[in-house]
Formats: sequence, structure tokens, C-alpha cells
Amino acid sequence: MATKWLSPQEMDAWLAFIETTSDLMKAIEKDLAPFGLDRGDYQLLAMLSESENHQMRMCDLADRLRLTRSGLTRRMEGVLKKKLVTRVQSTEDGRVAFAHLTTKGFDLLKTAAPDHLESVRRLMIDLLSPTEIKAFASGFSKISANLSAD
Amino acid sequence: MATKWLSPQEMDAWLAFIETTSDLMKAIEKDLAPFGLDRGDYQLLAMLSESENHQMRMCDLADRLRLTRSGLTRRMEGVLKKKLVTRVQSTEDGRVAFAHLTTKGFDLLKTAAPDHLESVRRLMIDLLSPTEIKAFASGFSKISANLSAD
DNA sequence: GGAAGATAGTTGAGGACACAATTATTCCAC
DNA sequence: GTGGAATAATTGTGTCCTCAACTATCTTCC
Repeated sequence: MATKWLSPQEMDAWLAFIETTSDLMKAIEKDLAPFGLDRGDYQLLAMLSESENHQMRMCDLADRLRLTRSGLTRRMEGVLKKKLVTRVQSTEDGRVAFAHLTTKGFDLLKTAAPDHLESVRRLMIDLLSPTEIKAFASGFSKISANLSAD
Repeated sequence: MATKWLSPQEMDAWLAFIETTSDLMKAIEKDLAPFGLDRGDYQLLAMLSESENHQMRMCDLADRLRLTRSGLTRRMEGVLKKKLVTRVQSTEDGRVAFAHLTTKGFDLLKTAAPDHLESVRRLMIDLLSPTEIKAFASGFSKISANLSAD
């Protein structure tokens, strides 16, 4: 079967995407450093803050954060030591542990969030036209849906 | 200063972007595994194949691959062992070493490229409308230019 | 032309993550 | 209710990457 190459426009989209994404992530992460957080920590805290009772089962949290269970166990060590999160054993299911956001963790998140949001705006969102915003939302949603379909 | 939150549309764009990107990268990487390459190896080979004489100075290559110099030294160990790349000392500048794509490396890249391209199409490009393609290209270019400007 | 500083690359130490194996608990078929 | 499969989490091991420190070479400028 003949290979169908990318058109110049498609190539632009692909290259701009892969070359820019890692730079963008690094820049956003750098802005979180003053709070003693990296992007993984921030996302962990943010995920818990949006959950019922500020806690989630470890395995659900791992899925949402795109980590393996072992990866989450390791990442938890860091936020546990900083007392941003506690570990709560389930009474209903002896296998299950919850990651629970502490007051200290929630306070830190509330402190860091405006700065983080400002980074996201400055480095990405505010640079995009309404059309581009819409296209990012719809485009990535389609890609995501396709990946989930497998 | 009051925090200016993201509109629902902006939030969609941001969340879809960060949640999808890592899944997409993993999926694309998975398709490279049959060739014994990971994404870092592939990009390294691809970068060399597009360069003058199929070679680049280590430090330039590190910049392009978004690696530190030490990171590239480590990654080179892998592709050197597989004989996909050789190390060539510069005669003009004793500090400089070139990474040089071998015939074997170039052949492997040519073998893997159509499959990789097919992955990129199937998982991303072919899912997007022409408008979205255009928005991705222009949007990420703007983000990239802004990051470079610092 | 010789010292100070810049640049290229490697090495040691450590962090973050994945995979495979392990332990503990629960669910299910019978 | 019991044995086997499924599920939740952790631990051992290994990989990839970074930062800081180091070596070697080159450039600059007096």
C-alpha cells in the first residue's frame, strides 16, 4: 500500500503540535515551582479538590492522572510527606485506599491556582483566537474519543 | 488583582488539550515499539535524516530534541549500541562531537516512517477537519513563537 | 602568548515513572 | 460456604531524564 504523506498544512499542524507541547508544559511547570509543586502534584491536588469529599480511590485517581497504580503510589509519597494529602483506608472495601486532600493541601491549591491560571492564559489561551479555541476543544475531544474507543 | 477565570469554551480547550496529549503520545509510541524504537529514538533518527550529511552536533541535536546535553548523551548510548548512529569527532573543533546516522539507522527509519505516519494520521490528523488542522498549525505556532520570545 | 571565561560533552547522584511480581481482599459460580 | 478469578495497592527492578560538578577545548583580550 502506498504511503499517504501529510500535506504541508497537515505537516505544519503535526510539527507545531509536537514541538511546542513539551516546551509549553515545561514553561507552565516552571511557574508552579515557587509553590513547591510540580505539574503532577498540582494535577493531583486539583483532581481531589473537584471530587466528592475531597478524596478519590487510588486506582481511579491513577487513571485520571494517566499514571499506573505504582506510579501513583510513588507520587503520593511526595505529597504525603508534605502533608498535602492523607491516606484513608476504606471501611467498606479492605482493598481500597483513598487519597484525601488535607486543609493544608486545599489551601496551597487555592493559593497556586490563580498563578497557574495566569500561566495558562499568558502562555496559551490568550494567544489563541476564538476560532482556534473552538478548534482546540473540538479537535482534541475527537482525538480523545477515538482513543477511548479502542 | 482579580483572577480572570477561563470561559467554558476556553476550559474545554485547555482540558481537552492536556488530558488528551499524553494519551495520544503514548498511543503513537506504542505503534513504534514493533520496530524496537521509542519516540525519542525515532525523533533522533528523523532529525538526523533531515540534516546535512545525516549528522548534527550533539548540542544542536539536544536543543532540537528538547533534551539537556546530558540527556542526549544517555539517549545516544541506546542508539549507538543498536548501531543506528555513530559518534564522529570533529576535526575542526576538538570539543565537538557529531551524531551521525548510519545506513542501518536510515534504513530502519525508512521502514518505520510509513507506519509512524499512518499512526499520526489515524490517531490525529485524519480525525480533524481542515479548519481544525489550520487552527492547530496557527495556534501552536503562536504559542511556540511566544515561548521563544522570552 | 597567556590567563579568564565561554562552550561541548561526560559522569555521578537522584527523581519519576513503568513493568512484573507479590500481597491482600472481594466477588462469583457452584 | 468454598475455591478460583478479579481487583486494589505496594514493592523490586530497571530506564530515562535532570542537575551539578567535572574535563577538555576554544575564544577573547590585554
